Amino acid sequence: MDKHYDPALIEQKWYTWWEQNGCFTDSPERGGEPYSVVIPPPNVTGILHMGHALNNTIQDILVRWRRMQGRNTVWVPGTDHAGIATQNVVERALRKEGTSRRELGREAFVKRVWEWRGEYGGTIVRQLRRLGASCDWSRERFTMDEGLSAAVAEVFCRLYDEGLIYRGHYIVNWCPRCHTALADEESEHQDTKGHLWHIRYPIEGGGFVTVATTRPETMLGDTAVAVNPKDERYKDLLGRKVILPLLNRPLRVVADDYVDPAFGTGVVKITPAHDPNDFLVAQRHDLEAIDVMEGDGTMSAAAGPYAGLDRFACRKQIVADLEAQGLLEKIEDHQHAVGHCYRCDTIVEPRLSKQWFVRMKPLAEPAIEAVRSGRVQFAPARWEKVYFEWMENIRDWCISRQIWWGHRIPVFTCGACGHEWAARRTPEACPKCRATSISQDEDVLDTWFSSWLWPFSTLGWPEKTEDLKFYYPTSDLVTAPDIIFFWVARMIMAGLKFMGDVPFTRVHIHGVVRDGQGRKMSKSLGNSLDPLKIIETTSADALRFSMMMITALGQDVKIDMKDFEIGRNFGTKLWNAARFMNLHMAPAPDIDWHAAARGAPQLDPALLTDDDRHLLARLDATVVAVTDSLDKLRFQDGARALYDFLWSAYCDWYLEYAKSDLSGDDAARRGQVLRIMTHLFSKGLRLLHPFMPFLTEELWHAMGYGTEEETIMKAEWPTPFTAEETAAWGLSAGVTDFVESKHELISAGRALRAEYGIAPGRLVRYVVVAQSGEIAARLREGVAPLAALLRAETVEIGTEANTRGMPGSIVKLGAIHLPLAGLVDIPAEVERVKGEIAKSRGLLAGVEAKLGNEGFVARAPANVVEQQRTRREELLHEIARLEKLAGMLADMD
RNA sequence: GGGCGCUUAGCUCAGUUGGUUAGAGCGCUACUUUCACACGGUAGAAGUCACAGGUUCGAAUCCUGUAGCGCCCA
Repeated sequence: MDKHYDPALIEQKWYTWWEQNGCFTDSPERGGEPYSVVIPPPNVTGILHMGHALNNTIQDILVRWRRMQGRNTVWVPGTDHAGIATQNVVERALRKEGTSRRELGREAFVKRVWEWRGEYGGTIVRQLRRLGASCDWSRERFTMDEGLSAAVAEVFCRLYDEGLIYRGHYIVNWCPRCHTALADEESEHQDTKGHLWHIRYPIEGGGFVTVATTRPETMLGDTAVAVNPKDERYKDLLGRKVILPLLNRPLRVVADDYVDPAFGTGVVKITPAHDPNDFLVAQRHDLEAIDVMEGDGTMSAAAGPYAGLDRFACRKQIVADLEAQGLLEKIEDHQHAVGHCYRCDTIVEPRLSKQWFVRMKPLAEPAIEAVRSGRVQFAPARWEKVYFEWMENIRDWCISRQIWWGHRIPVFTCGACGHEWAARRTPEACPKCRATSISQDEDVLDTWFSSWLWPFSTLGWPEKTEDLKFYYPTSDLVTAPDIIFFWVARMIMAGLKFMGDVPFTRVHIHGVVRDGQGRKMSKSLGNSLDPLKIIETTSADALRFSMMMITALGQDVKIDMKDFEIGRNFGTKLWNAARFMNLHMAPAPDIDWHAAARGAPQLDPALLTDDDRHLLARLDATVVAVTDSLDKLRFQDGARALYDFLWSAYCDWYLEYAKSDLSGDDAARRGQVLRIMTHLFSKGLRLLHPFMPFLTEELWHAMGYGTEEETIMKAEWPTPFTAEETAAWGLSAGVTDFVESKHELISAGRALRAEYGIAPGRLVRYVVVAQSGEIAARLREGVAPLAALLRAETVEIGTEANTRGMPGSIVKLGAIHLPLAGLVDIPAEVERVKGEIAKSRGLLAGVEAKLGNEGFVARAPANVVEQQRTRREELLHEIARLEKLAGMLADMD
């Protein structure tokens, strides 16, 4: 093995090998218990960011784990066509070339987008490979490919024929830059500093009323003013007319409960074509709607003298004109939520327009029920509230977009008879009158209209495929909270509607990745970390492991470049541990490491030491902990359990302990230790594989655990020892406690060295006074490694010793002393021991307070009370010994 | 305005149903290049668990309220 681990080469090597050897795929024919996951399809224009890295690491961990458990596992990857975003990207390119999509025409433009997609669209998919994602690339799908387009058409036609899709004239969120309608969810509200302009509208016959507005330019489309019917101030205004300033149009005064008398002046202008609430008021009062704006955000002919001005220039002009006419009463600062386009951040304009909608209520009801009944579970469960909140107040979904890149709405109109219908394939003639002059709707569908079908369309629906039968419903969905409405909720609705079953049984909502200051990572802030760069500077394994170490279930995560050292250092540590093992295994060619790494370890109980047993017990606990943590999506717990076990328990303690046996001349012991290490490391690598796939694969082979044709990906997921094994080897809580106490003794001994400034390399003599003869005997059994760990020349172990003048420490097993004749600073040492006595007495006081409390003794569980009693005994012993120690030191003077 | 989350060591965060001496990583201090590893080792310093009440024999943990920060929805 090389002295240094070179992740760049090795990660590349293994990914290629896995992919070429079909390690990522499975098939229904193999049968068994399925485990399927569909990737949240990244935007085809996208590049990998930290959110993707987190999201896909989690999915990959789950998938690799289930695969090792033998589940029939498939992770379906793919991308979505991101209608608006992709069209924007290509339009930008066209602009640079001095042309535009209008100039090109629809067909050529769409062709151009496909070309673009072919050239750049694969970026994120390649980047997922760098991360180590074990997606089944043979099943990769794209929302615009043939099968998924068929699914979209099928769904549209069914909903259309059932009357669940309708076309209507409503206020929608309009992006003047993208030149299309958006769904409500696609308009992101941001708190914005604006103004409230108070404008005087003259009353016919004298006087005026003041209305307040945040968008003065829309007044050009006013067709009424409204007051609350209960508002006494304006009782006599009802039935009269007011005059719209600037355009001098007479307006009705209507009474409507919608008006909040407390807001502004209690009189509001009604602009039915440019405000959703006003639109509803207009419907109730039969008011005309005047659209004063064009799709690009400039004022239309209906705006009269303002026609042609941009909406914000118009606002300025109107304010100036009102001021000039003395109709502007005042301007107040006003903070309000303003919708912004989620694709380009332009301020969204509420605008009256004719769009296609999906009637959501009938779809939402069963989807609410599915979550309420637990058929779909959210983790963490609190997200269910968010889901219910949205679903119970669901509004119809605007699905038409005035762009060209996407699934064109399959609605046709006959030029001859005017018949309108939806069709799965482009029809040749009108089904009613057989005329051939038919036209198709110009709009395309919202991208989410294809994404909501993803869990079954990717598996072949509407065809009845084997994949669909076997892998649907999928198992886990892993995603971020920001698309619960956009995607998760809609998938549940679509799954129930078209498959008759939920699309997945568990939804894991993970946290949002933030920068060191807690800000969401974003391009505009420039605070994003580039996962590829992290992979290049550390490794994909380091990226993955580090993220899992710092990400708690469902909690947002602040990430700093420095955090990735956790994983890098851990990888290096393991690499070196492996090198160390290899160094000692090479001289033992008689052992078959390939076999030793599998199945039950062949151990001779007679040769097992306490430290061996302790390590095996820790291993078993780790197997349970890691498996349990993956099952509960507690990846951080799993990563920590592995880190702690492999680094602290194995490298820091056991490997150091084993050195004396490995370099000793007891061949039987050496073989035993090597078998234990092999068993442990092989299990450790397998447990770690989902987190660090590359390093574990490399070590799996470097250690000889896998042959050339084998991969750790298909190695068996570790299971705990059997009861027989545990009994035969004598694994017990008692052994674990003893070894942990021994570690405490060793640490205390080392601390004494440090205290007295003894050079780490210098061999010294220790005197241990054990609590009992049994402990003394047990310690003596392992005196050689004990001495090595203490860097001692000798360790004298007994139950009695003359430790006069020897500084020492009291621990559970007894006392450890460092004989330092003449070197000891007695007063300082007495002070130190006194400090320890004070500390112990403080603890004892706490314990005695509890035991002295009748309520505690009477009501606390027996084992808790017992625990405290034991603790009291321990502390009393400890204090007695410490006092003796202090006394002996004092005697020196 | 409604909802959710967070507040624990200098920093970033764990702490699952209340019960050992509240932990980890980074950073810091001292020592250490000892034959796997300085991306390492050993030892150490460091916390009134945001605040105020309450429940309980017992609260970082449960309840109520307050403050600050963040997110979502209207």
